[in-house]
Amino acid sequence: MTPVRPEFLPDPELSREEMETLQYDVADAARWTDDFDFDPRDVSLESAASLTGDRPLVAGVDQAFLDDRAVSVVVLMRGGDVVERAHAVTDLSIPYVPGLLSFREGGPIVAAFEELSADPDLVVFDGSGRIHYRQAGLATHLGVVFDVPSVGVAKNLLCGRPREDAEGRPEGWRTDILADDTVENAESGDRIGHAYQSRQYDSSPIINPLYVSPGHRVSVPTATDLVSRLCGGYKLPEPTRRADAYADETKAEYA
DNA sequence: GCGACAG
DNA sequence: ATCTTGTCGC
Repeated sequence: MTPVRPEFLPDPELSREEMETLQYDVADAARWTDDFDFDPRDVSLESAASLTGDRPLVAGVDQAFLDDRAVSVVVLMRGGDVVERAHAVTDLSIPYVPGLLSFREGGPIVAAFEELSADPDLVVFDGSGRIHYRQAGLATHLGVVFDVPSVGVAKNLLCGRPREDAEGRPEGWRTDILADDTVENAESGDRIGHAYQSRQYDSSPIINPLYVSPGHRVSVPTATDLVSRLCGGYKLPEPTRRADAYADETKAEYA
């Protein structure tokens, strides 16, 4: 249902050099300023009954794998309610290569979106956005392909360096992720994302932070604000958790 | 040559 | 990402 910009589709048949060239183009097409219709304050997990206005549709995207096939899923949420789920099972053509993830998983994700009947106002991806060697991670690449506001939420840092050590910080704490010399199209020191402590217990099991970065049409601070509004008692944002569970149950049916 | 490296 | 049992704690 969601229209696609064909010139940006991540074609896994491209050579590595062509992939990197496309990523530069994607980064040039990406907008890292707030450009969306909804009010960020309307993004929440509250139940529909207690709310007045129209809540934005937020999509969570995740994948699971079977041999050489990907199970890609999209879960649409409005407030705390799941309003639609869609999935696609696709053959994988290339292996995982750090920095080129969107060329492996992009096609399968596009296939899952084609099964969706509604268009999301915001998409939360499992992986990096601007925190990427060419500032064109999965969240940025697919955000540009769909021209939809998007954020990337990663459990591990791909590149860049935290302004401060994030180890064992309290819940709600955040620090900038600054571009280092591995980010080819940024000035060293540019702010490209946040390390965000979405969950922390009082004692020992120290939880690692999330690495949040803009995908498309969202700024660095807003990306983290939105993610914070989508985290309800768990480390990962709720749309991501729902997508995670749906991917697991779908995978079980195809195994 | 060595280390780093989303999912 | 994936392969996997039990275990500690609220």
